[in-house]
Amino acid sequence: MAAMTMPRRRPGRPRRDESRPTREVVLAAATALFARHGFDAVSLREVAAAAGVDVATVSHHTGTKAQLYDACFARVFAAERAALEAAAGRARAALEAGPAAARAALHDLVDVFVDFLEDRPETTALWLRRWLEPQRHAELDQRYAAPLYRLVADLLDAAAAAGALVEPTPYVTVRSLVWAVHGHVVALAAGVGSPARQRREFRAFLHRLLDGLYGPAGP
Amino acid sequence: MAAMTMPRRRPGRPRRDESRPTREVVLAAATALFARHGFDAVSLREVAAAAGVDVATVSHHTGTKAQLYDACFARVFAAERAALEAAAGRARAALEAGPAAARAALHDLVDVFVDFLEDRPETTALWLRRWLEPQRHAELDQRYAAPLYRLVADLLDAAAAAGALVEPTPYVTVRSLVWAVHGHVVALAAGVGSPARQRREFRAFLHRLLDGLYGPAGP
DNA sequence: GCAATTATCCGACGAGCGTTGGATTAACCC
DNA sequence: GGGTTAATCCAACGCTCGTCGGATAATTGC
Repeated sequence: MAAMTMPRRRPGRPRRDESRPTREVVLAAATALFARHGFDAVSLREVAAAAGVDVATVSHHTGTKAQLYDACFARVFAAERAALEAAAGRARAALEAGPAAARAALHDLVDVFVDFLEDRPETTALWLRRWLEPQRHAELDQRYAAPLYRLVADLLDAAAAAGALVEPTPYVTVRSLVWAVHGHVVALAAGVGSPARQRREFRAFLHRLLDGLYGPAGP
Repeated sequence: MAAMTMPRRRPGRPRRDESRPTREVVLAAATALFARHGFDAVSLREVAAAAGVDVATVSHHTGTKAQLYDACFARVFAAERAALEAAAGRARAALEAGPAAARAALHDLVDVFVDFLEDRPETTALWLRRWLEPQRHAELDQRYAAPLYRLVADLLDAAAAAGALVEPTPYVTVRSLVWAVHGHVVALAAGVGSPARQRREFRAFLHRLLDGLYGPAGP
């Protein structure tokens, strides 16, 4: 080997929890608190207490409070983007098999996305707060959320081009889907209703909406 | 007349603005700020500045900050409830004229509600915040929001009983409508998209959803 | 052993917060 | 006029906030 890039310990005082980087522990605690209570309602001292460290340690690892908030979003959206891109890739591939397969692919994408939301309540709550306070999240939107929207819009464009949708221009379709997902995200974040029942009904709602966009049933 | 209950001036120092009660001015300013930025992000001094009075004057008229927040909700929901009850009353009356008239009545209710939301952005924003932070608004929900939900649920129950809907039990219907309205409220509060276009598309979305719930087209 | 480096925490600063007591002003009633 | 009542503001209280300088501890490299 040319150079030894082995992961050797660097000098300095060891971390409290050697199994996880302190920055990761802090980000996880901060994300949970921000998602539940919002930016202004959470103090850095609360974050520090939840992470089991001092306030100065939080600042040491994440800078100012605003930078900590940004870091939480970056961490959440990275996971979300990866999962969505994988699901959209599968749907787009199935799209080329004709309108009937396209219908099944879109319905499958719906299920995948619902599952993803169900498994990550913090993501949904943070997403909702982004929707609620656009001024604070304007820059974050440009960096993290915009690519996700483009992903869904492109996919539905492709579905329309493949003749899988009734709408000639899927603009209304996109908005309808976004609204529906939006409402579900809000309901999830608010913890309304029994999760199992809510998931079942949301699926039914989305599939019904998709059915309304298809032409008459195929052969 | 038995007693003179004429609206005579009471003693005391006169108000700054004799045309409007100071409490009303304060509540209007506070509602706008709370709707835009949320409870924690708004200080009483900001409310006072927006209302053109001193901080102590705000406290004098509305008590603590939490009580001020409650008063803003009471004021907003009172107007909302009145408008919705009137619209629902008209829809319920039309419901007795048979399924065809019921379909038109529900579509009309949709239009009335969309108009109402469009005209009151503060109401929509406050409503959204209630959805977002259920812990803070638990008591407010019981007092103000629950009757409105019951109103819509009862109306759709009646529509199902009149044979205007395909669904035997309109539970999914209610949830779908709530979700759709929900998403629209969020979009309104976030100021996404051009208002005219947004309104047109939201109407189209709701009507499409309602159409999906009807049986085959009548005579 | 000794320096270098890094993580962590203590303590304090200035600012802003919600809230309250009391002074002031201006109307009413007699 | 004097007394009462109500509306408004000023000033200050205790508290919490975000932030930062610097001390301490623990590890690596010499």
